Amino acid sequence: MSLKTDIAEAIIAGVSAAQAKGSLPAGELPPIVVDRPQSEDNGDFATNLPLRLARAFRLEPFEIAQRIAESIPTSTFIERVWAAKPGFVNFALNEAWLTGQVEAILQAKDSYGNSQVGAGRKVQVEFVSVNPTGPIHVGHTRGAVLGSTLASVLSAAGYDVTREYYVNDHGTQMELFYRSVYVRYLQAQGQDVELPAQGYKGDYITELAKLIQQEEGDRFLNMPEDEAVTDIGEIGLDKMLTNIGADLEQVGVTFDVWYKEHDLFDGGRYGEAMGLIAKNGYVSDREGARWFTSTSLGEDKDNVLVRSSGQPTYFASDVAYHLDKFAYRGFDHVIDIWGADHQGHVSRMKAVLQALGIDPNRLTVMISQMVTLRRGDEQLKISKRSGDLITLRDLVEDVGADACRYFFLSRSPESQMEFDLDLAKEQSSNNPVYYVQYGHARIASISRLAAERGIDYVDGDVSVLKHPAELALIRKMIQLPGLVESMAEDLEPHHLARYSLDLASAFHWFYQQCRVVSSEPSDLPMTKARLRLVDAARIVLARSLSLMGMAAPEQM
RNA sequence: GCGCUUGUAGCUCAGUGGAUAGAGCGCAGCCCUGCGGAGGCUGAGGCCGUGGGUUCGAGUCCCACCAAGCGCACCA
Repeated sequence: MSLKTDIAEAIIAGVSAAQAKGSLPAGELPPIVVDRPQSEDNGDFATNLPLRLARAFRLEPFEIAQRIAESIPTSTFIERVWAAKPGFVNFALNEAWLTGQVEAILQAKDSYGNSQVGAGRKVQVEFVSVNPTGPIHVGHTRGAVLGSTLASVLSAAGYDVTREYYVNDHGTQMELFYRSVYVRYLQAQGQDVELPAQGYKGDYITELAKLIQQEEGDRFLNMPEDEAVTDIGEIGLDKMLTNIGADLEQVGVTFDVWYKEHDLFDGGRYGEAMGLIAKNGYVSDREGARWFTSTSLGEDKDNVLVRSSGQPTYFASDVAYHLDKFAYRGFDHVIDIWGADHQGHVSRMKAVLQALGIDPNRLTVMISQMVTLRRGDEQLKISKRSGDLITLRDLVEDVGADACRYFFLSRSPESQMEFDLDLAKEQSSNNPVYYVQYGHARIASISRLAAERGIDYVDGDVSVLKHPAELALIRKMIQLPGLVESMAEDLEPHHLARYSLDLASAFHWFYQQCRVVSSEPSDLPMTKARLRLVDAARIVLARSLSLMGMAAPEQM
């Protein structure tokens, strides 16, 4: 499957062989850990197994390492096995095998890096899910980039992925939104009316109302107020969702499903969920309201499902929504990506699953931490209801979609981050984003030159590639499949940012060291081989960029 | 007060319990008579928040403390 697995198998075989001939004592092995040494002096892979066996075997770790190393035969892909200092066994890859990987990559094309570890299991990634009462701002954008990249990675790893946006189109905030649009509409008609106290004050509501007035005229003035509020509100909601979708598309984020909260009620899911949670004994009625008795599951407090007014809370919808995900739509695993302001709800959601009889381990809630904005020395805070907000749209206009995605992806989601808009702009020619993309443009440029000169290199023989820079580039390229697997396993797509930087760096170094297209006739075999290498590098770099949702430009 | 997250180079941040802690930016130097210099190479710069503990081994795991962010509604 992966190289590490192959090496782990070789290690197990080596230990067994050593045990069989009596150079190592019998005994169970711990799980084999194969990792990549940071110094290349220590080979391509290493295991710490001897250190872990020292106690059980009552031998010096280095002694064990030597005995294991001498029992592992070289193979088509392992060039050399040796014992090292405290108690490692190191492995160096066979160079002929390495250069052969260039052909493997060329053959795999765009599917290089794909894996089957997901085995087609159904996974849902639900992300963004911003209330459609306002535009997407910078904090949401972080979650959007994280979610879309994670979905791409999971898909590459062989999962059956559904990308979903949950639309809160129900409840008190929605009513406030409806009424706010209605009031702005009346104002646009010249009427002197006030926004409700908690109404949405943003300019976008005013503009929305004006647009509705232009498209629909004054027809809402002649109907009962309740009806007018509902009709205008629905039109407004629709326009908001359209805008949200368009904004997200600007940064390369799309969804398979836009799931409306309203449908939970219309489709009966809400009733079924409430029935099930009550049947399982986690509901009590008191103080005129209906409560989820989460304290019996170890939570700090109980939570209201149905208010004394008879209105369900958003939390009740969430219960129904998650029942729907697991019980009706059959997701093996669900990943919810929430903002930091919702992290207090994670354990409560897990408790809900327990109450519904669903294994809580099937849900992973990822928290995307706060983003603070800075313009030079000025700290900016984002408040949704104030007029002053930095939206996704502003951000993309400022720094561009690719820089925006890369910037978010180069940090792990659980650490708070600072986004300096000035810096992101200033740096633009000298930014890691451009460094990576320039690598791709350079490759494209080499290909253009080869085409101009009419060089046909389908028969290039990659076995002539021996230069350290060539081999270093190949070593970096073949890390992608393992990276995809580990990112899918750990749900950590942000490693792509560093990987793509390292890959680009390996390419730039190769480019500096090795002339690709040579005019000397005697260099033709090397030219052909390097052109094949360059094509393969392009495949891997383009794939890395595409997983990150970034463009792979032909020229810049 | 309780809970979650975060404290690593001047700045922004990586770092699957292992072998000399990394990158980008910034700073100081160097490299083009051939494929795009948006490039390559070298250097300075670190009690990994503090103190304990577990381990053969801790930036990484556990505990306490300090600091920052976010939560702790019959709002979402």
